[in-house]
Amino acid sequence: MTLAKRTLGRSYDPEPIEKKWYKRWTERGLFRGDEKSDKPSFCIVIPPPNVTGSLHMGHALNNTLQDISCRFMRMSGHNVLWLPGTDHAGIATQNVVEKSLAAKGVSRHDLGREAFVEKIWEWENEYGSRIINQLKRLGASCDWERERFTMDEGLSRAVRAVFVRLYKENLIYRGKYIINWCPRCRTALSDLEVEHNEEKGRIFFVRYPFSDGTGHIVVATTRPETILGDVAIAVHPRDEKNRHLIGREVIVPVSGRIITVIEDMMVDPAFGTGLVKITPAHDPNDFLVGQRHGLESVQVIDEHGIMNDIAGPEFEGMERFDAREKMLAILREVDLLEKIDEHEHSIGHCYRCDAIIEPYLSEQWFVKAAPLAEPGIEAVRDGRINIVPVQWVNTYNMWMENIRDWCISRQLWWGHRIPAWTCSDCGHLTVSEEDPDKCELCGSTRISQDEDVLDTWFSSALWPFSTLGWPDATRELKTFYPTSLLVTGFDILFFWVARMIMMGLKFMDEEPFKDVYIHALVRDEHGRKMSKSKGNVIDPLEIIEKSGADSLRMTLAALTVQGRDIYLSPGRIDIYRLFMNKIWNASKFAMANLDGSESATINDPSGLRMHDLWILQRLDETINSVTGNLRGYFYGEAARGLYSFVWNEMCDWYLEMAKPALRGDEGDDRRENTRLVIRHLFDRTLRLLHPFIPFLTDELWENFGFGEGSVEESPWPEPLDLFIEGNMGYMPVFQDLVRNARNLRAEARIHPQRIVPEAVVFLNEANLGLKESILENADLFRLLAKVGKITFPEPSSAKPPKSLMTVTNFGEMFLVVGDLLDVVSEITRLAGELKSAKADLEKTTRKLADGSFIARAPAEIVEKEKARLSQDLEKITLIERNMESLSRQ
RNA sequence: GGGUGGUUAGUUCAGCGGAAGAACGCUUCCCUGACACGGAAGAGGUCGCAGGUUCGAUCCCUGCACCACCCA
Repeated sequence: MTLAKRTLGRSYDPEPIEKKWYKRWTERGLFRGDEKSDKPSFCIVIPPPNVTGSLHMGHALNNTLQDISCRFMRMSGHNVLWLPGTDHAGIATQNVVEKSLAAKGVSRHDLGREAFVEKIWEWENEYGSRIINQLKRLGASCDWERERFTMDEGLSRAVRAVFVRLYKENLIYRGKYIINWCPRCRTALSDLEVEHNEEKGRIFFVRYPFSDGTGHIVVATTRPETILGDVAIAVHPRDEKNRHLIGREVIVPVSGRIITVIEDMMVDPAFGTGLVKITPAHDPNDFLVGQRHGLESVQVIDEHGIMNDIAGPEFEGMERFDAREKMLAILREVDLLEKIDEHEHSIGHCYRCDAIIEPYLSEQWFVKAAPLAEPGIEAVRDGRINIVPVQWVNTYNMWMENIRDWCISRQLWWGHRIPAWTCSDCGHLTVSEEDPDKCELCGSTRISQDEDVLDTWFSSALWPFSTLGWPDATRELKTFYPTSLLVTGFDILFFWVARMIMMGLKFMDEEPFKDVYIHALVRDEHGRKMSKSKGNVIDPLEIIEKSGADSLRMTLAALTVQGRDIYLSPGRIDIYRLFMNKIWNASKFAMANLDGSESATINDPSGLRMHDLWILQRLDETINSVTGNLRGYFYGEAARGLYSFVWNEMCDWYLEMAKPALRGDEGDDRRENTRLVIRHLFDRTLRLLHPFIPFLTDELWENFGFGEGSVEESPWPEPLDLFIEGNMGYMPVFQDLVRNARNLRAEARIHPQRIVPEAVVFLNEANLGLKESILENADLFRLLAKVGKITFPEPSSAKPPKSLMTVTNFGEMFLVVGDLLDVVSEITRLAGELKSAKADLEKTTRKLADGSFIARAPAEIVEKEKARLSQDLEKITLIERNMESLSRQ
């Protein structure tokens, strides 16, 4: 093997490296899922981003975690398929294209349906790949050859097959119901697509005169414009105050309609006056009341949110909120407005355009959800589907158990058109996978297809199997379904996850995925949702430009804690950018000291010193913990563990201690052995880091000459396990001694370069056995503590004069500093130590004086306290003795 | 109204039945031949409030307050 020494730049520069490696990965076909492989398969389907979208922090987190799992599983010997794609985002995409047309003064109606859909496809072809390219920038290891789009021919076929079967099984039905209507998007929405905000508003108390002229009742409403559609007044049957009104007739203000007071359990007697106006066409609760009582639905607001002719000539053509003011003005005029109160209530908004939702009575298609939900609840209950973290199970169950029918029709042009044809002769509805040319009942050719399209989520719900080729029985389905893992944010637990579970169980008879990992939302540093309007968005692409994709990935992984949101700020990303630089420089150092001939394994530990054994053991432990954490989806723990291992152990201690050997100070043998350890250490560490920071690790891997191609093609590391228990106890002692020596130096303001002539250590009784080991490593102690020599006099020997002194856990340490000693400040410092030692002693004494503590605490704890007591006492004695001798100097 | 999560160092967060941890920021010193995007040392916390369980609570239980989100 040739010398792998290449010149690495002074600091890590991500950009060229990332470009180079992504290209290489795809050229080598590393991301290809093999449907014919006999390795165990591991499959993730990506949560398909909207084609209109661009990469935001939520995507960055979501895909970083998926990528970590995929790369980890590849290295662990799995046949991995990470299946990417996008969804067609009906409303959003249609809105975007309509907007660009509007800029040219063209509406979709000018173009007509066919031409408009054609325009969207053009748009999609041009911009639809944007987010896909952004995912590549992040390093996502998706199998791009299998990229899917919900509007693909195959997926569209799946949609039709599902629709038709659900219809035939009466799990899809059509009917006239009140639904959530967005007057701006002019389409129905499902319950989930409405966002409720608490808003300050007004509540109006309106007088409804009795028809017999004997007075009036007062009804509270937040929507006076709907008075025009009132068909009844309701009271609670047990409302003592108002029940006597049941059966009486009142006159609806302005409209003059005469309506009856009815009783209904829905009414909250404590709200308003306990009297509720019933407007079945414009309120979902009222709609139910109307159904129960067989009331007429009087619709006064149209699909644009404009008052219609039934509202009367004074209102017709008026926008709904203008109509409200007009209504108030009239009520005042005729003295029927009793009062106006401030009122906080929740208002539904369209999740796409934020317009205020109008409950709207119209004919729509629905999925009967309860029968589908039942098996979904079961699958999670019996563990076929495992939701992580488990606390989300509650939320999932709550929603599934109270699930309501799903309105799936959308009054859009972009999407899967509902495969239902109405016969204009016999009125029969033909629902069919293939476009029919005649009515299946009467054979008439005068049939027309339903104008509506399906909710985008309807096609997303099929994603885990439609993308693998369903309804065909493909090799891919056989190999990869059920998929292994789904990674997503909790914000689409209902929208998507629950529905995939329902559809997967229904159509595949098997759960769509085994594990669901629900990750956090990425918020800004103050915990607010990132949004353009707040101006607190951190753009992942800008971060990638500035700090590199690896830095971003490492940050997101390290900040991930199960069940808690991520608060992100640019400063936090810097931490991990610096970490990349640290790895870069440590590797540069290692490379300069390897000659490329080192074998990749360590078989014989006999030439290793204690720090070699220590770091190898710590590496083993890190391998075990990272592996365990990744298996359990503890991404944050895994990332943070690697961070501290690399920085605080490998770099801060091990590399420093390896320097003399690498320089040749310890002889050729030691140089070779140390190179072996370094080789092993970097080899394994780069593998462990690879899933988190694939670009940097591959660049370094190549420069080290560790292997051809990518780290990803090498196996996931296994612990060496060649060390004996007991080896490791020594290193913490060594570190403690070094830290104590450094602390003494710093406190006494001794220049870091200055060598202190001698360190004198009196080990305490319990630790006398350490003497030999410390002496064996005296060279390293001298190097790190910057002392000339270290000695261990007999316990009875005199304490060295002109010394700084401290008491460690292992004994008494003196640094002989000679004339540098400032007696006064040393005494002051010792007095401080003494004070805190005495405080400790008091605490321990008090504890041991407590009879119930002795009696009830476990013996080992009591023993620990006793040991602490004697240590405290010894420390105090030693410090006092030293202070006394100092004062005599 | 129901539910979930949170409240720990100046900040952002880990942790957790036996004397509080990290990073950033701060203070002091050091450009030592991988890295000043660095190294060494240090200051800084009655672990939201009030009860309870326990020999012992930041950790478990109850209540409260505040913040965030979800569902009505």
